[in-house]
Amino acid sequence: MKRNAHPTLTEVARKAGVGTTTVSRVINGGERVSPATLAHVLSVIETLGYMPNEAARTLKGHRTKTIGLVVPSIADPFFSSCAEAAQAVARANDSLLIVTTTQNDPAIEIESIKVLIRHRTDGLLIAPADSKGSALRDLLHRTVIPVVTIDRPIENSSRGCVVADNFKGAKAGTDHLIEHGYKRIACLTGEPSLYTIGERIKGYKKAVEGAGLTPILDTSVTDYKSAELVIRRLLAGPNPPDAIFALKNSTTIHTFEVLQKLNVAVPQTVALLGFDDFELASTVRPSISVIEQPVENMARIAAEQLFSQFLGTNGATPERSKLGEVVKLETRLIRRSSCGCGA
Amino acid sequence: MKRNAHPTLTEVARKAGVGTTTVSRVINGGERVSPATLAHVLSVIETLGYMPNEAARTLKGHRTKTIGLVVPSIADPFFSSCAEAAQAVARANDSLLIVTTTQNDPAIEIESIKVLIRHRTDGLLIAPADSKGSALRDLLHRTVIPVVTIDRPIENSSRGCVVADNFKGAKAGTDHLIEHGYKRIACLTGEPSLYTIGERIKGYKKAVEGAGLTPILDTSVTDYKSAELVIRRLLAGPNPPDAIFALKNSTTIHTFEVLQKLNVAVPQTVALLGFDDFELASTVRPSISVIEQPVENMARIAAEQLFSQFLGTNGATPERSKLGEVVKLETRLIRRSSCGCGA
DNA sequence: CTGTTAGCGCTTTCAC
DNA sequence: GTGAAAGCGCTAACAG
Repeated sequence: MKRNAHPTLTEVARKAGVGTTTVSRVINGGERVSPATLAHVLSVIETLGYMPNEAARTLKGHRTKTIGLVVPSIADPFFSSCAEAAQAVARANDSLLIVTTTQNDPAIEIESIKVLIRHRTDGLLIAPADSKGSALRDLLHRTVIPVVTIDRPIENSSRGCVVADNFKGAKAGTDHLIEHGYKRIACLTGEPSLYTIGERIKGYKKAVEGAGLTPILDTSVTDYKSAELVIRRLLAGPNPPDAIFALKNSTTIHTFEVLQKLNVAVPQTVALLGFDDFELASTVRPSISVIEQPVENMARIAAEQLFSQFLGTNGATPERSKLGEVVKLETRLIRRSSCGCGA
Repeated sequence: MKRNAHPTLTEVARKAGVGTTTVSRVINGGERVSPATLAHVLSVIETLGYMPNEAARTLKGHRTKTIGLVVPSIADPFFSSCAEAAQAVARANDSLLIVTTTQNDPAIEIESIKVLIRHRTDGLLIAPADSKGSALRDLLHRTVIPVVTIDRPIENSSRGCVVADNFKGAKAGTDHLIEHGYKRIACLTGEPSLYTIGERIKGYKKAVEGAGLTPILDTSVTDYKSAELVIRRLLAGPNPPDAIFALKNSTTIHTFEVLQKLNVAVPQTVALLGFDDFELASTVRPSISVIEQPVENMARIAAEQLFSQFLGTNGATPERSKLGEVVKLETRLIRRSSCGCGA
């Protein structure tokens, strides 16, 4: 009657004429089982197509062997790279990766995390939609599940966190533009409320002001249309920019397209520098210089830190030491043509 | 002593001074519970921060509310779009998406699927690394878990499957090039053993031969280097191509880069058409014409078909009717500049 | 080496 | 309305 379901350990035991303990031992490495019984049980398992039910094992207090990844979008190359890296680390630790997306909506984020907690994932990797909101902080504060934040921190949280040094990267990028001799460096972006963007804006301002120049900042670029609007206005103004620093991927691309459409020579008339590298940055003409982020490393390190929180480093000390560790990774300037570099 | 773990339903019951049944009812909608008790239990749940353990629920024979996605890579835009769509459908069905990658390695694929089965995912969405191998077919044949295949079918399998009409798309693309008047249309690609590539090659050949032209096929393009090698050879030959049809994304990009590097005018000297759209195809100069695949639709339809296999369409008839349904989705030619079209 | 026996946290009859 | 009790599939003492 239940031929239509998964065979159970008990069924295997009965059919093999042994106790459940023996079968359990067999599927857990076969220690302390006589070669004969082992072989026999193994064959029964084979014919029955038996596969242990992880959910049942979990119930005995063990880990679920799953970790959750909570990101704004998985279609975004940045986060899909994170996912790939996290998945690799998960697999290396005999675990599965569950992915949920939030579209940067704090409410969806909270809901997603709650579901993940109900499923008792062993840990959580989160790119918080809102670094400041208290709802997320409180929720995480109340759970015993290890959490490591990626790309963005959570304010006043004691959780581990791995981010890029956005400030330093943006500062270095702007400095590079300044070294090229540009005097009116505009900074374009959208989503200024995101932690990453905020840091980059600070870096940009720091550099520009440090050089005695005037910041020209517009945070309203969300799509091609708004990019065109802003750039047209800037170009038609009394003091048109001679360089543009785009703080996020989509803005870089839209800016490039607008400049191309308006027949503005890059970098001769207006130079361009983007934050975050992207696939065809070196293929388009001119090739686009960018500040590159260590995406894979970020996710890998975060995932490893996560696992180290519930795995004794060597099975020995179940160290929970790394609880609040914050890691800031270096970015790198990739000099291509759009900033004025020869390459 | 166990303050360090998740509170359990029993703890809630004890603290609320009610039976476990009542608490169970509360967390399942609160039917058949007096308003007073309901409110009280709810408050206890709140203070304790109780969250039901899904693993335990699963054990009572219910669904795990998870589905698995098995793809070659999640960093690949094609599959990350699939993942995004699948995740959306999963969420709409109150489920979680577990992602595993195979790098197109059949052995890893088998292992991944086994792990997923052990976790008793309610269903599996698979882009098979090997459409022909019997190991995968046999494994799936033996499991009771619903499976729907995406992008690639499994030969002789009775499982559902959602793919793009690769043959028709490639045929249409080649026909378009032929209509432009090109006579020596080369077809470049890598991974000819993949189902999708095979179909596209057939479509290309069908069109070329139908027009009385000679197929010029090279399936050795795996990276920039090999692309340059092949294209240089082709161009230096006695009968250089006047058009190139690239059967996969990376090949299209590499071909474009090589042509650019060799200063070959596109489309004047050599026209270019790619299979599968990509983000900057319309941004590069010339913009690249492509055969577009309905990626999101593919994953969405596959996921929906999957859920329909273990959900009564309306909770009524638990229809298992759609078991072997094969869906072939139309592709679309996007005319940009590289093929010779004005746009 | 091997089997018996409790549960893990939850749902679910079946009575009260 | 509410609760006692029997498992779901598995692991982990404890005996043999």
